[in-house]
Amino acid sequence: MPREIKKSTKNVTLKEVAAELGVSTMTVSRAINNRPNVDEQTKKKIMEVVTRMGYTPNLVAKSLISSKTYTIGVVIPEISHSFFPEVVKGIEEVANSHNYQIFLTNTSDSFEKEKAVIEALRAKRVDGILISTSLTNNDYSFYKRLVESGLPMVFFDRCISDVGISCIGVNDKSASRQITEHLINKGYKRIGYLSGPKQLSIGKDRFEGFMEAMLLHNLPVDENLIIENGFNEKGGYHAMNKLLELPVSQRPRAVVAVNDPVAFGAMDAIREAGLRIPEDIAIVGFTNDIRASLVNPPLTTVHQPAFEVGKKAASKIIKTIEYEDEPVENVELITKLVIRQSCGS
Amino acid sequence: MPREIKKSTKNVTLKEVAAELGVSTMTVSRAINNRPNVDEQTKKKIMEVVTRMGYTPNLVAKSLISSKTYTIGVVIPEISHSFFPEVVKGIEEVANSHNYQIFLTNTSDSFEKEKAVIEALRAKRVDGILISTSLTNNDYSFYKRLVESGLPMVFFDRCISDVGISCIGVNDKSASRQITEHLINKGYKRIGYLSGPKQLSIGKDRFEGFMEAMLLHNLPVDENLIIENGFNEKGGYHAMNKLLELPVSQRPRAVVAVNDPVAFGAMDAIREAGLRIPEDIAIVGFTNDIRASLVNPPLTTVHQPAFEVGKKAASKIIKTIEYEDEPVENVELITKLVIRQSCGS
DNA sequence: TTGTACGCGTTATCAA
DNA sequence: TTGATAACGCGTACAA
Repeated sequence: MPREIKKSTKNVTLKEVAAELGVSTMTVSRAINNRPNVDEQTKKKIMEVVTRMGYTPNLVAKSLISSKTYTIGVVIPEISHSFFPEVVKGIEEVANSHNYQIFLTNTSDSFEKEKAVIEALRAKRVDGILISTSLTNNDYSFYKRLVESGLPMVFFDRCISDVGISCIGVNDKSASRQITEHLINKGYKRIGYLSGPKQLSIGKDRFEGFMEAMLLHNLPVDENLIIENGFNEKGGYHAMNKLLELPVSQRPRAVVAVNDPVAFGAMDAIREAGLRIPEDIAIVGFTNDIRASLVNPPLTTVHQPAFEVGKKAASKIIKTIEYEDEPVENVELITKLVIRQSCGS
Repeated sequence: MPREIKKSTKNVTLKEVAAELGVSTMTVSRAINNRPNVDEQTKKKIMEVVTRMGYTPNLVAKSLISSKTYTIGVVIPEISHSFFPEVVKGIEEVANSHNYQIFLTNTSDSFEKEKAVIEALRAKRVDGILISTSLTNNDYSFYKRLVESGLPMVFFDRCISDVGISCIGVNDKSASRQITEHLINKGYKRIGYLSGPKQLSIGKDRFEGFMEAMLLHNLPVDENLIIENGFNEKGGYHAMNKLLELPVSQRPRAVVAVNDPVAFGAMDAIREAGLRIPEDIAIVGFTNDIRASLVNPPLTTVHQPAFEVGKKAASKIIKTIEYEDEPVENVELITKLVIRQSCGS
């Protein structure tokens, strides 16, 4: 026996309220929206019936007229990385205070899913989209077409440069240089780098900061010590194991990881190899993940103001939605070095 | 000078595509929706123009007709607690695979905000709402009225009983009894309980599990050792400090916390009092937060299948939306005891 | 196979 | 101050 398909929940409409009172829908509409030109008496009566019948305006119908949905799409690679929930919290807070709702989507680092959800969000006529992208090749055509379509977009954290979309991030390059210099100042010379995809802002900028520090201190950079993999624990684990496969004399004595999850994965690999942190290999990360202060040894890292990134991203997309002349810009929020024990302090 | 207000992004409509080809909108509509009765030749031409003009169907208009938005509201108390992102991931995965999008809202444990966002979601005509509630009094009128309105709702994790709404959770009571018994079996007799609000399922059930264990083993329950506070670190910190204010002879030798964040806060309080865990006071939690294995000492706790809770919650709300006869039910997913060192193992 | 008329719930516009 | 009408973009139901 087939199940009974549900008729959708019946909502009270303006027409029904109007019929109840014997007035026109326009009068009810005006009363509800506090327009000036409606008699106080009738308005009072209308409002009574409105509450009695439990009328709620149908925003879908409004959106159809105004082509505005007060809705923002948020595209995130991995919601369970502690950085992102904090960002989402910031986004939600600002969006909510401007009467926007957010559609949250998780792409699991898949650019294919990213494209699919963006199409879905577009079909739902979101007013704008906030994206932390998972694109890892050089084919920007998808975003170029979107930009041309006029859809307001803002990248945050994982941005693509030069496609005409604002980016809300942090001072990745200088912070990465700083934390690398911290290792150098401690006397480390042979330093490896566990990179993420370099097509993305954070992949590129953090790597450049690392290189800059090495160059600045006249340290040679061995290409074999630069391993590129994903932005997560697994990526860090595999990348580190590649370094550990090198002959002992060629191994790095310290490692800079593109972010904390990668550092955690690398720490696992180091421990599994029977080596000590930081005595045998020192390591630093980037993010200040909630676990960074708890792992053993506590991880030296760069604190990113995730909540602020979220707030800034939300306010930027809202301005981009609402104002024609809002400029495309890159915003760098300021990070803070957090020295713990993994670097040999 | 005032800023230029943006005219909303112009989207291509069926009518425009039709005009371009000199056919009717219906023909285009049929072609796009793969209806059988349209000539292969014209269909081919239409699809070309559709892609060339970048047409995307307007789901807002569709929703107005069908009164179905393929949208689910998700109401969460605190997105930065590691349990919730994992749940959200599960929700998003299932929702997405059924072509639903999710509106994420964070209430910061405020029932006032909870009411406000639910009204907003209703106005946006979501098909249903998933809620982990922050209600902490006995006034269920808000939800009773919502149920009467026919809006599909499903609670998860933090549920309210007896209002006719399904609840997706875990075997809170038996798991709480089990972990309490684990302490009892280790020889602890004077055991305290750090509770959350008992109006909510997890507050009530976990407390009852604790009581059941004590009763079962003929252990006296000292009311002074049961402290109620919030579900977060701060709540645990304050609650534990209340216990520590007791004369040494009356202090508990072990403490059961309603969840891991509360346990973390309590551990801070214990350490600040100069006491050792578990030597002076043992402690156990509930959740298996991402930090549980990393804190010092590692926290004995109950593992909740957060991702599964999310998947189940999403599939339940979708069924509730789609089928008239979907029953109201309480689903208990199975947890697992995770023994670590905080309980004196 | 293709086209026309109407309605979903609301608001802008113009008329009364 | 009020009301009638059209329109937003689409699909159903019917007619051609």
